[in-house]
Amino acid sequence: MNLKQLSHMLSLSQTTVSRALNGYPEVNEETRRRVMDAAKRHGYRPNPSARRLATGKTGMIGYVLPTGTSVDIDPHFVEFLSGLGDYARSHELDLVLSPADADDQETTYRRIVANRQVDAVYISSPRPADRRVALVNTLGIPFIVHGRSEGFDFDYPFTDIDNEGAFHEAARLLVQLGHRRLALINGDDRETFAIHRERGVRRALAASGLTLGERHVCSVVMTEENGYRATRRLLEQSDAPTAIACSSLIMALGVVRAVRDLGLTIPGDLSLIAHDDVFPWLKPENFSVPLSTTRSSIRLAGARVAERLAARISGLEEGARGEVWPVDLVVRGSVAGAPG
Amino acid sequence: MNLKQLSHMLSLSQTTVSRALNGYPEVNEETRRRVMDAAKRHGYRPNPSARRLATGKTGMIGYVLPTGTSVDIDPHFVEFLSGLGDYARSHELDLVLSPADADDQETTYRRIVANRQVDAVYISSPRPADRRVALVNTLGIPFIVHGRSEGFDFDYPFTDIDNEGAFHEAARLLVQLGHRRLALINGDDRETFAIHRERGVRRALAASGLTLGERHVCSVVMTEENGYRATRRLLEQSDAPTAIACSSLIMALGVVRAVRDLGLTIPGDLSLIAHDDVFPWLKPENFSVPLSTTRSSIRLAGARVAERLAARISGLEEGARGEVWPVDLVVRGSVAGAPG
DNA sequence: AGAGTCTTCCAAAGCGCTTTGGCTTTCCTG
DNA sequence: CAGGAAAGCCAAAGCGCTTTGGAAGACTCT
Repeated sequence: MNLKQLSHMLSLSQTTVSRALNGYPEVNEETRRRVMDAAKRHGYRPNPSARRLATGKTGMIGYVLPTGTSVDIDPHFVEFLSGLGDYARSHELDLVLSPADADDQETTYRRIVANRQVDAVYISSPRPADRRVALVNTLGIPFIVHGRSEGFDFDYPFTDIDNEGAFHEAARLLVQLGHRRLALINGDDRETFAIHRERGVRRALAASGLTLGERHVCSVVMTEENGYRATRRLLEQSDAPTAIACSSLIMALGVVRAVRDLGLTIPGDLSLIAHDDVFPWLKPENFSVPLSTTRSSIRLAGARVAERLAARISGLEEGARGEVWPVDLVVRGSVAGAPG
Repeated sequence: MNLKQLSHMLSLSQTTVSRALNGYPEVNEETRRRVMDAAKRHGYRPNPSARRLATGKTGMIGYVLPTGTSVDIDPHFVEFLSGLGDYARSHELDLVLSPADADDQETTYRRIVANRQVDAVYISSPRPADRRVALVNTLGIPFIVHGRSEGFDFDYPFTDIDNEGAFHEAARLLVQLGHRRLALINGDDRETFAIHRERGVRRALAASGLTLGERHVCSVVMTEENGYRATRRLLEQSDAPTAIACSSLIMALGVVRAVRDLGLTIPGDLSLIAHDDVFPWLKPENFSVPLSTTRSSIRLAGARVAERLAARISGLEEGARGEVWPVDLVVRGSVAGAPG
């Protein structure tokens, strides 16, 4: 059942039927009702391909997915996706993932924009002066950055959490508890979030005349194994830290294992605070010693990004407003006063 | 730059240019070269929307993503996606995720098929007599099931691992080691994979005249917390098992924690074998006691599904061939002879 | 040389929708 | 009641590609 058939059936022109269906004003309400009725009754659904060709709108939002045999998709992604999908569903938006060589995403961005394959895109895990941000900005497609990039001469719309503030708070608490040697087990420090977190820790330390030693900060891919290794390395050096801030719950698993392997205890020998993105399958309160965390639901962020994308597509949102969400510090059993 | 302009520029008809570009035989090789050349030089790229409208082909594969505020996407999904994306990239295929109410996916399947939004779909986490499988089968869109459904009067193409065989092997090993009371901490037993795993365990036990007690099998959503709870329940009952087979590494984290909380040890008091889908961020060899596993890369499965989908789209694959991959049993420190 | 067969190309008809520009009709105003 | 505005509808022109049904010319064969 297509427009032609439907309009013929109603003895109306395609124009009128199309307008009636799309809510244009120049059609009699009585007629509109008739049309709507018939459309529903015959289960008419406009062919999206045709509509796309005519309007250029696709009803899809895009994401360029970095891939490669040695490229792992971050497990956070799936939670973000949950939120995104949940919102998208209620607005009849689909999400198209365009896999790209991790080292050449630019080509793919250009392609999906040139081809008008999506109405908007989002960018995640941005780095300072991220080329992708600059690119989509010049390409002129609506977009939202999840996270932040820095060092551009233009503004852009983003949704981020206050990573610096969160880790500042966490470090401040540890310092207040008497810790003098803090360590940071961070994610990839080429990404902005990691930079911000380190900045937060440094700022808190500086406020008390302390510093974050060169050897007290690790930047690694966020796996359990890397958490373990980093912790071993940290705790086996001469000026071992008495407290650790850790960028992910997954790495925290490794931290806990390492501490145990070394015959130490949390929080007796080491205080630990980790960032919790709120996974349904791994909760900080369920660690053998309940974990203190800086907490921010990445799923909510996904929903928010979808919401903003939808708003930008429909022209409800404009400009380059960036929003930064505060992060909760949740204190549990894994922190205590510095030993000794 | 569109076809019209390009053909005008070459003083050829659109027909000829189109054919030259798409490799049709009825065009002079000399002409083809000229066309190809000009296309490349001017960066001509056919408009996919237009092509879609004309051919019906989209170059996309679809997945209906169950969502809802209380619906969590399985973390396995992201690994599967890695593999899928990796293959898709090399074949210029995009993946479209259509979020759907978890309780009504049918509408969405119908929509994406009716709208010709994708060339093929895949289905994951199937249940016995899964309605989605029956649906896409009748809708006539190419598809592959990742996993298996059962109880249909038709065949369908799937890629699955030998869950039954894997857990049969695991249980057999445990029995050989003298264990008499096994327990199974399984995933949602409405899904086929869980049913097969249970079947495998039962078969192994039966071969030695043993059975899997009612209270020795748990079916839960695969989270760390549920692994913990299940283990506590199992180990605190009178006829506590001496060995556990566990359906996921994430739950195994909870198992290990519960065992520790109870002051017991692995493998001294309890042997443990878990299924490992091969996450880059959590490895069985890195558990405090290296974990024995049944091992099968879900990422490889993703790549394979993508490959088969591509083959079906292009007509290279037909029929309803199902394939079942063997699963490796990897023995590590977490298993030992039964205590006592 | 005439008939038949390829080869190579083209004009035009879709695909199904939106949108422009215009044409009636109706309804007010003064 | 003439004149103008507003309402309601339509025909047709795109959007950019593929594909059908020829047609013209070159080539082969008898």
